[in-house]
Order: sequence, then C-alpha cells, then structure tokens
Amino acid sequence: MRYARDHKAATHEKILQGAVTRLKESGSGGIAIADLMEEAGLTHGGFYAHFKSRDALIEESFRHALDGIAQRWKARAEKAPAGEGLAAIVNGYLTREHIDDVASGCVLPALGAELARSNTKTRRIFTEKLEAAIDVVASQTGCAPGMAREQAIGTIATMVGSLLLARAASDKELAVDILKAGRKKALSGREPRAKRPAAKSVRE
Amino acid sequence: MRYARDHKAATHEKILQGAVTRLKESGSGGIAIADLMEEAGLTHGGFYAHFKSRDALIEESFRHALDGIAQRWKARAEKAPAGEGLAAIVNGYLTREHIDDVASGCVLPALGAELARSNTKTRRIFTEKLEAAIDVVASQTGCAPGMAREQAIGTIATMVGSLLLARAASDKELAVDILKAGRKKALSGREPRAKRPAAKSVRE
DNA sequence: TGTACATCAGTGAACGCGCGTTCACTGATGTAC
DNA sequence: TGTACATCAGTGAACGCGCGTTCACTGATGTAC
Repeated sequence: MRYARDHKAATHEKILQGAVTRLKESGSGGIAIADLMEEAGLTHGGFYAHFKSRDALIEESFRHALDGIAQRWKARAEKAPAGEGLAAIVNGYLTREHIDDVASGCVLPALGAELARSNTKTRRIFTEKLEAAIDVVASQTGCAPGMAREQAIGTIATMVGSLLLARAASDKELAVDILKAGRKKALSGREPRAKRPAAKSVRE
Repeated sequence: MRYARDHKAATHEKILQGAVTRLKESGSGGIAIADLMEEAGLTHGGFYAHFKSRDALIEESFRHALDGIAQRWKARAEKAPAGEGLAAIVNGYLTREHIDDVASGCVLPALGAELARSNTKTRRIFTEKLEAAIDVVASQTGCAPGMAREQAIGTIATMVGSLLLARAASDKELAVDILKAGRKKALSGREPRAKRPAAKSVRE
C-alpha cells in the first residue's frame, strides 16, 4: 500500500471530526464536501473512498456526536467530591464557555431539532445515548430509585433548554441570567440525603 | 389595480405563513421559493414582488414565529382558574399533541439553534420576545418579585428542553416520560401562597 | 535480489441538478381627459 | 359616458452558481515469481 496501515482510518477520522464540528456549528446544511476535504488537506474526489454519500457522513457524524455525552458527564461527576456529582455535571454544563464553544460542546442544544427530523436509525441511536446519559445523571441525584430517573430527565431537559436559550440571546446579561436560573432549576428538588418534605411538586 | 385593495397584503401573508410552517418543520434549509409559491397558488417569479430576497423572507418568518409566544401563554393562563395559570401554561405546552404539531407549535424547540446562528437583528427580536414571555410566566409564578423572573426563566428552559428531547426520542414511551418529568420539573419550586420551606435549592 | 503486476488512496475535470434571481411580458383595472 | 394610458401583481423562460457525485487516471507500495 501507498500509505501506512492505519492511514486510511486516520483520514476517515479527520474528515469525520471536521464534519461533526460543522454539523454542530451550522447544522447539516453547513456541511459542504469540498470544503470539508480541503480542511482535511485533500481534494473533494477522495471523499467517496471514505463515505458512501453525504447523507451517510451526516448519519455517522450524528452518531459520533452523540457518543460522548454520558461519558463526559460521568467523568465530571467522578472527579467531584462525594455528593456533589450532580452539581458538577450541571455547573460544568451551564457555563459561558459552553455558550460560545458550540463546536466541542454538547450536541443536544445544537442539533436536537435536527435529530427530531432525522431518520429512524439516527433517532434510535439518540434514544439509546440519551438513556445512558439519564442513567448517569440519575445515579447522582441521590433520589430514591423510583424517583431518580424522573429527576434526571427533568434536570437534563432544563440543562439543554437553558443552553439553547442562552445561546440565542443577543443580550449577554440575559444569557447569564438564563445560565443562573437554569443551574438553579436543574439542581432543584435534589434530595441531599433524607427524603424531602412534601409539597415539592403540586401536580403529577 | 387588477386586484382588490388588500389582495397583495393577503398574498404576502399567505406566502409568509407557508414559510413559517416550513421553517419550523424543516429549518431554513427547508424553504424553497418555487415550492412555497406553488403552495400559495402562484408561480415562483412573483415572489420578488413580496420579498426582497429569500433571506429577507426567512428573517420575516423568524419574527412572525416569535411574535406569538407570550400572547399564547398569556391567553392560556387567563383562561385557567386562579392560581393555576402556571400549570395551565406548562401542561398546555408539554403535551403529545405539541410533540407532533411542529408546524403550529412553539418556535423555540424547533428553531432555537438556528436562532442562535442568525443575525443580530433577528436575535434582538428573539431577546425582546423572550423577555415578554418571561414576564408572562413570572406573573404566574406566585413568587416574590425578586424571585419570579428567575423562576420563570427556569420554567421556560425546562419546557423548551423537554419538548426538544421528547421530539427527538424515537421511543414513544421515553417521549411520554420526558413530558411527564418536564411538567414536574417546570412546575417545581412554585410557591402556592406562602414562602416555601428552606432547602429548596442547594446552590446559588 | 530483481522485475512485472496488482492494489488503492487520492486527484481533478466534468456532469447534472436544484434553486435563487432576473427580466421582458401579460392583462385586468383605475384614472385622466 | 367613452377612450387612451398608466399601473402593477403575477407569469414563465432563462441565467448562473453551488455542490454532490462520477470517473478515468496517478503513482507509490506490497506481492508474486
């Protein structure tokens, strides 16, 4: 072969990484094959030695982007002092840096709407990865097993929604308010050790 | 003139409505002028009698879609029994119907990410409309004035994030779980009348 | 060890298609006289 | 009241551009003999 044994895999990965970045920054419409290949130091014709089509690349990019969520949160929780895992996840997520760094940030606020429009296969992967992320957060809630999942889902939804709104805000002050309110809401209802008094929720 | 006095305005509105629908359903990439005009019963060339360009249409569509948020929530709250305004907003938002009906649903989960990428003018309008929506929700929280805004932001973020995730889930059961957890999270921390006991939030 | 051949990642011209935009034209109506 | 003209929403052919995809070709390396 002309190239080292793992050269093709490395090129594939390089192209994919560029695609994931563009996908998160500009949506699937922002992926132009010629640009992507140029960025990887290649010409556009070579693309099809690595991917069947543009759509196949996008599908693989979605999968790649979804892979990291649970792992990242888990790592953050494990580095935190005991009992502070949930706070570490939430406070590590709802930051000014995460507002600006779409490219290496979480997929969900950037591409949730596109995921909702994508094919069944991609949505199944999304579902699977979201369940994994829910499990990670649930294990940090300190809630009784029956409540942990529900708490975790609410927390994740709040995180995602807050980052989404904070990113869209043109006003820096409003963005910071959203982060702050989001952190508080995401962490509300925690059960530090014992059961909480009643009247926590009014419905359901 | 060939047509009735308000005919042009009506045509403009018809095109715009179609654009808003497509925008929410498929994102800005989903707007094709020829299709849009055909849907309105016209041919593509006539488009430029109504809009300066495709981009101008998209900008106007964003504005149009953002206009209704606060009003819709306010109407829902006012129809609800006293003290149930917030629950009416949240429970009216996080429903199975709203998962499926993207076209006439809320812009935020459908287009939040695109709003974050759009021009300053559009984002300023977003900010303004979001502030109005925050005010509506804040007035329904029953919180002390100092806390109402923060509560409202958290509630809205939770609503938006929950709907976003529920729409992307391929699994109907998971989607329902997300709606349920989202409703609970969005309504948590309400102060039904008096001050809540401490320990509500652990941070911030 | 040397030679002929197969392999295959990558090249770059070319093709085709979708689509935004332009533009000369239409034809019904309002208006000036 | 009747006639000539201006207006202007809408038509549809044509243009140009971006871009995904194809394909014949390259050239360095591994392999067979």
